[in-house]
Amino acid sequence: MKKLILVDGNNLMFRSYYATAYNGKMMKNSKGMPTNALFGFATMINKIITDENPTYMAVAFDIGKNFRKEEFDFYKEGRMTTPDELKIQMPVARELLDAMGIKHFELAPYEADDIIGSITKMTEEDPEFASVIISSDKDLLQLISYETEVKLLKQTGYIRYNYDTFKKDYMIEPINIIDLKALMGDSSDNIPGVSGIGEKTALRLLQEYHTLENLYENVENISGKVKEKLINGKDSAFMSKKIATIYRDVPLDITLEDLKLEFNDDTKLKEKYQELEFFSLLKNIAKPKKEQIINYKVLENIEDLKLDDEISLYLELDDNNYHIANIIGMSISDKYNNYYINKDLVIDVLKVIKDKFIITYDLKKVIGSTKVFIEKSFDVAIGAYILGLNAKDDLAYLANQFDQNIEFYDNLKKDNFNNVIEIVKKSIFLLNIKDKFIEKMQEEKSYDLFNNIEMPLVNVLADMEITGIKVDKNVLDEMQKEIETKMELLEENIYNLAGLKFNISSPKQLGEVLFEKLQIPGGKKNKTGYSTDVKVLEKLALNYPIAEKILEYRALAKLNSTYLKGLENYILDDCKIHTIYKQTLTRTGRLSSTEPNLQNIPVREELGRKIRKAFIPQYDYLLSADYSQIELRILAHISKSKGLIEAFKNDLDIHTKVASDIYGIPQSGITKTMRRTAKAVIFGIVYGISGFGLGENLHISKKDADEFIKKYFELYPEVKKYTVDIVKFAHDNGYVTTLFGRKRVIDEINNANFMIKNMGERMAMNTPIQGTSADIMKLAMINVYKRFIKEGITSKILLQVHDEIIVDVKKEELELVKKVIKEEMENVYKLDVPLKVEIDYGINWYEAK
DNA sequence: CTCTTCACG
DNA sequence: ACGTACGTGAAGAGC
Repeated sequence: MKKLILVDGNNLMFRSYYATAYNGKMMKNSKGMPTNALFGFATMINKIITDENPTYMAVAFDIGKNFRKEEFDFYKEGRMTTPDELKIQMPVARELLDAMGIKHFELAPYEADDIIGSITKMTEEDPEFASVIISSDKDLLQLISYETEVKLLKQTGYIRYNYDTFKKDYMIEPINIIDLKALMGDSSDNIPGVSGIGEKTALRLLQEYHTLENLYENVENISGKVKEKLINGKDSAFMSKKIATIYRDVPLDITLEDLKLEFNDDTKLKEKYQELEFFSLLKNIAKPKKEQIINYKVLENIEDLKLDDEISLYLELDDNNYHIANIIGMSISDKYNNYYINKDLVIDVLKVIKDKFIITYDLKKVIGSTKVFIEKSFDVAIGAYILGLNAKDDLAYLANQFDQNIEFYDNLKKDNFNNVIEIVKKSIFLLNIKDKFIEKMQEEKSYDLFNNIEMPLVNVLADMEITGIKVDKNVLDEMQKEIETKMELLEENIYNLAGLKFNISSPKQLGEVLFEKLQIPGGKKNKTGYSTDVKVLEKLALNYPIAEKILEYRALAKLNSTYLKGLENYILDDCKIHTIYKQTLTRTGRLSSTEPNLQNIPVREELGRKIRKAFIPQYDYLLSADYSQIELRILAHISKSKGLIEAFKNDLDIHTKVASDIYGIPQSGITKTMRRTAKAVIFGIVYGISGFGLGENLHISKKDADEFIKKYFELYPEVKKYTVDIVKFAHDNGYVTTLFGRKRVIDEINNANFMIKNMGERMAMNTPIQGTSADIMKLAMINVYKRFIKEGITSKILLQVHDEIIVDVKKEELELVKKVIKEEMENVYKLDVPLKVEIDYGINWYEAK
């Protein structure tokens, strides 16, 4: 028996869409394309294939005009129009099926039901075939026969009906589903049925009279209200029956053999998943059947290693955090050979080959885990980042975009001999991809950025990470004790004010206590309940002491969990914290810092700031050097704003200067509030201004905010021009670049959705500024690092916090270090405005400011 | 695993 | 009329 699976494609797409559409934010890929329905669709199709293991399959869709609607204009009337966000996913569902080798059909003026009905008619006529229909639409139950089953999808799970189980449940023939619909109607399709007759009555009638026709012939035998209703609704009933009847002679012009599943290679499907960013599905694509033959030697003695000057290397670790990970193994490839190096030999081999030109994937990981520095290298992960490709920690993601069959790390079974082959494949891939990447970067004019900034930065960052920053655990412990005592008091206090005990850290419980139990007005809903964020609580705090206490509690809880307890977990045996800088993550070119994040240590509030006392030097001082107003200086430079350039050249306080211009009074008369307002306006420009956003920020009306922006743009017309020009550029080209040629693709900018498009425009305005600032800082770090070596300075750069670096300084080097850093950072690149660096130092991070 | 909240530039 | 500032990471709650 040949099994044919028939899927109602529209039904699956709608279900998938509405299953997640209201559940918070819409699932989208990074380009802003909604993908929620497609994800559910793809998952379901995959599940169907695994569960049913069919040899034949077809998916039917609705398309264009449909004959029921032509004849009965009320049909499906009042239905919500398909949301745009679902509409645009519809064609992609077809593409997914093509990539999977599954046939699909659509033919106006017929609906998916009619197509499915017509195909099952064919299977009924062919003794070799049996079919299973998959949908949540009960209409399809009418197609059930000895040859045809229906898997009726429910909210969770499904009911599988064959002829016998259907009859047992409904006690009518499957075909009489039509008569059932004729009587009871269907509100979702706007089929009227007989007014006043529901499912129960309809079933009872049909169990006795079987068909609508027979029922009306015997209508006199029926008593009471039902009879009356039937007589009144007779026309409607017959019309409804007509609509509910699936048309089973759609001219499809196919044979059943055409529906055979094709098992082509996965290339197309991988591409599709990649484009949609369905990484979890990508991982689970069935393994390709044919394996290419990989030749390699397992290295026994280092002397046996014979290598070119240009090689590639892939190091596999058992944990993403390479400061604590164990080495699994390493592979090395050159033009002629591939070697696999067992974990015990890895470091010795690296020491032997470290002066060669080495192609890597995450060089910093190699250095971080082995402490062996490599000077000449090409890092494919960074290349992929510069090229805007999707490069994750696992090289398999990237390799599979280039038609490689490399198993995902998560899918590897531990202690499997084949894992060695997967590792060897990776170094082979790296060796082969390098020239392609160089070519692409040259085309995009980003090869200089790669060569002169990103690659040299790797060793600088690796050194910083390996060095690590020393932390005094006692300081953290002391603070923790102090804070926990305060928290206990606050807890008591809050419980008393609330009149009950609850989990203050639970936004859900807190919302219920404040807005329901205590009946405090001003409850604002978010997706899951009441919002209880700072903004809301601050407002409440004016009248309700409990809100103030909660704010205090929150602040302490945050400090305690994230910073006091949190940081302690990362202190290693050397009493230091070693962060990991992600160099290939942010969309603007900034670094990010993880495990732990040392770029968000508290500073704004005094209590939190005290945490910085725990960060201490290994030598004598911690020194902080930060670029003053770097983003605004870059804005002045790229907009060529005369006013801003002039202000920076004269070393004015930029916010006071702008405030003085906006308010039309001398700088001496500028109050704190005026300066704050000006500052917010200026930052608004950097972020991609909106009147609403600025108004929120300043707690003023959108109208007033708009007025400030207008005023600002009048005073600095070149800035206005910059925002207009860069947005236009992004619209025309689909990307923006930084001063150093870093490119960010912004697909959002041509999105049909107003909101997404606006976001794209703000990104277009912000990225050249934030990105250029990142470029400059990276270059400056490289130059400082080189200069330290040149001058024989042994003080160490430890941290980078976007516009600031933290350096561990020896007493005797202090003055030299200050001078060198200032020189290198300020002269790193010549802008139309000077770059200004402010330096401070102390016996801990707290004092270095 | 997602959501909310909050820490930083 | 839409619903908004840009870029990050971590913790706790609750499904």
